Amino acid sequence: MRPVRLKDVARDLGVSLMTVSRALRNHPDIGEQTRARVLKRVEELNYQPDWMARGMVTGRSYLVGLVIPDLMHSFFAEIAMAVSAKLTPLGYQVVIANTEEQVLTEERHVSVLLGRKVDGLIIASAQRNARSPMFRSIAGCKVPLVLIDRFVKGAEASYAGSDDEGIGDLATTHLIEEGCRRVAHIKGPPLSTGRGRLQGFRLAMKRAGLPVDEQYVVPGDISDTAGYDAMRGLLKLPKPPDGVFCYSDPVAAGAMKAITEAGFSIPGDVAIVGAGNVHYSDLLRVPLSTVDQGCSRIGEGAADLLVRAMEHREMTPPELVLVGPRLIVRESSRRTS
Amino acid sequence: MRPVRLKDVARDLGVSLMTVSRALRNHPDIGEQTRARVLKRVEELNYQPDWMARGMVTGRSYLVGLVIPDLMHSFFAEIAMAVSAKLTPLGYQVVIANTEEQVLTEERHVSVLLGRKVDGLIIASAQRNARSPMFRSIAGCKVPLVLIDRFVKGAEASYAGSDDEGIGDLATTHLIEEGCRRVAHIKGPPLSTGRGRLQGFRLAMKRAGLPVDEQYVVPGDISDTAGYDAMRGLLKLPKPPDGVFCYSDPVAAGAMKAITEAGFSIPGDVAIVGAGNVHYSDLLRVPLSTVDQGCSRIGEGAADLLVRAMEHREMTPPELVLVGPRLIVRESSRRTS
DNA sequence: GCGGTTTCCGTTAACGTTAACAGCGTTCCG
DNA sequence: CGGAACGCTGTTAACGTTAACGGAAACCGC
Repeated sequence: MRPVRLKDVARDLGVSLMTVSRALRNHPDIGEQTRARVLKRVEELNYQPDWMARGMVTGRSYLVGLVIPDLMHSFFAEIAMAVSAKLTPLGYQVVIANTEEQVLTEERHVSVLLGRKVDGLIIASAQRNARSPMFRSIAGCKVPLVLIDRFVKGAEASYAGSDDEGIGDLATTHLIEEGCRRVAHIKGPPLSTGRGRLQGFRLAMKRAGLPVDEQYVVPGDISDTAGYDAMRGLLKLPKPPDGVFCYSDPVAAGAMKAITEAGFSIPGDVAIVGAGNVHYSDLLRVPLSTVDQGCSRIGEGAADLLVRAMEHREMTPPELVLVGPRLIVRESSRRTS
Repeated sequence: MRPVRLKDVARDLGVSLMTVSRALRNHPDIGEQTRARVLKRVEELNYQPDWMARGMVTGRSYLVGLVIPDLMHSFFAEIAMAVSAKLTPLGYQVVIANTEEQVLTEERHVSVLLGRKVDGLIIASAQRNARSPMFRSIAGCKVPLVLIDRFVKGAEASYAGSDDEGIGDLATTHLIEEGCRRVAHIKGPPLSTGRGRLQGFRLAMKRAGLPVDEQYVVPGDISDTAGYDAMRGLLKLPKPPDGVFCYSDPVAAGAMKAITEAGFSIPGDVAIVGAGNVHYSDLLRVPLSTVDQGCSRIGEGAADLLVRAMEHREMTPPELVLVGPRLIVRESSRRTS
């Protein structure tokens, strides 16, 4: 019992294969009753069009590649869900590729996706250079590209992400308003997100007229262990900070662990604000204040941008979607009541 | 600048298209120097084989469908990562489909995946009946199928999952050993996982000679809100339980929230054990004791089973992988010190 | 030097679908 | 009533790749 093909349905109905093909795709050339007859039989035989064959001749695969560093981060998982939810009803399917933040893995994945003739690509790239062979071959294949989360300057691509500078500003200003004077920042990776949040931090400090002690601006990363280590370093300083803006919620969670272990209180001794609003933030030991990035809106925005680019066969100019940050105050930073 | 095809490479080298095709696939008919020449030029031209065309003639897509209810649950996200990690090096690509626990969505996704001629399918199904049209059409297409997490009795499929009865037993026995006498259980969904854990709970209680008060066995679900609601109900009882085994960690997190809000202490008044060891469990207000299911081993096991079935073109008999549970004791259940 | 093997490489015909064009009755209009 | 216009259906040739077969050299043993 092989899968049913167009030919089978056609023979079964005594019509030509093209009639069936057209009826299925609502081609206007097909009479109303013929179409009805075909659709009925197709349903009965449980015919499924072969997307590979269809793709060969139309040049469209209805496949979209989503390349992200880490599915375990709820941030990317949420984006993935939002993208899928938007694209699936339009007939696209999403291939998710995990790069584990490795440039090489990313390149390999993209290369295979291009071989699969994906109709579009959404990438949260670990790369910082738009002149890399990866971006060149994407441009060469003329595959629409949308960058998310991390912006890559110079790439021929649309972008959907959060307003990172706004995030840093919002979080830092909040800490200052809560009375913190020695505000520290645990930095993220040296991508656009990390740099933007750092810049927002500096901006807020400057606006408040507070000096930025460079001792308080320490490298972290994306994981809770990085936050833990960075915080331990900060606590060893002669005058530990009384407020910390962390690059992300996992980093903040790690930092809070370090603070609690060292015997300090949150937010009494040190107030903490993270970013990302991961779904478990308010279940933590001390519910974590955070800046919501609107992940799902980023995902939806990226999907929209991509769809628009895919529908137009011709090159569309790059567009931008910046999702505004939203402060969520919980216990970890509430000092005034 | 269209993408490079075999024909282009062949013309460029002055050989036939088949020579290139064979050289690329290490066909023994190709001479050593010819192969080298071809490979070199292929690299230079950045040729990528067209998987659709290749798939048409070989009948293999090197696509694998992974159908799961919810990517946001770290359990499934971890499985997805483990599956990808195993399958990608073998040349497969994974299409992830989110069903949101909806049977209809699941069926639609599977139908499209079959149309894409996936080489294999891994499904954590929301369905309970192996006689549903979905399972029939999968069997009809002779696509190898591996079920994960939830077992569906009667389906022609391999299975990789956790030993749910063992999980329930382990967690409950632990609570009893910690001195709990009125042990409650917040149930999961009525799938194999929920039923298995319930059965393990009963088994452990019986072995300890404790009566199971049916008031203490309450319906929950998979989310933290369900756990919250269920726990509030339990606390209203004249004699609230002094230990609760929750179907999953999110449920447990919700339950702990309810307990804390009601002014009780954990584990003093009520001890809690969850299941799943989601990655934020030890960052919660009270670090959560849990039973680790070994998600990644489940994912790896599923991938292995699937690969074995896909390599053999003929039907292979269904196989089973049961990952043993592992108790992780944290603060939420540590009463004796 | 002649059958027979081996070693390489090319030719042809698929795979299932769709685009482009061709056909063939009807109807409509002058 | 001739021809154009229309409405529907069929025919042919692709799309890029591989399987199966075909064939020409080179090599070998006797």
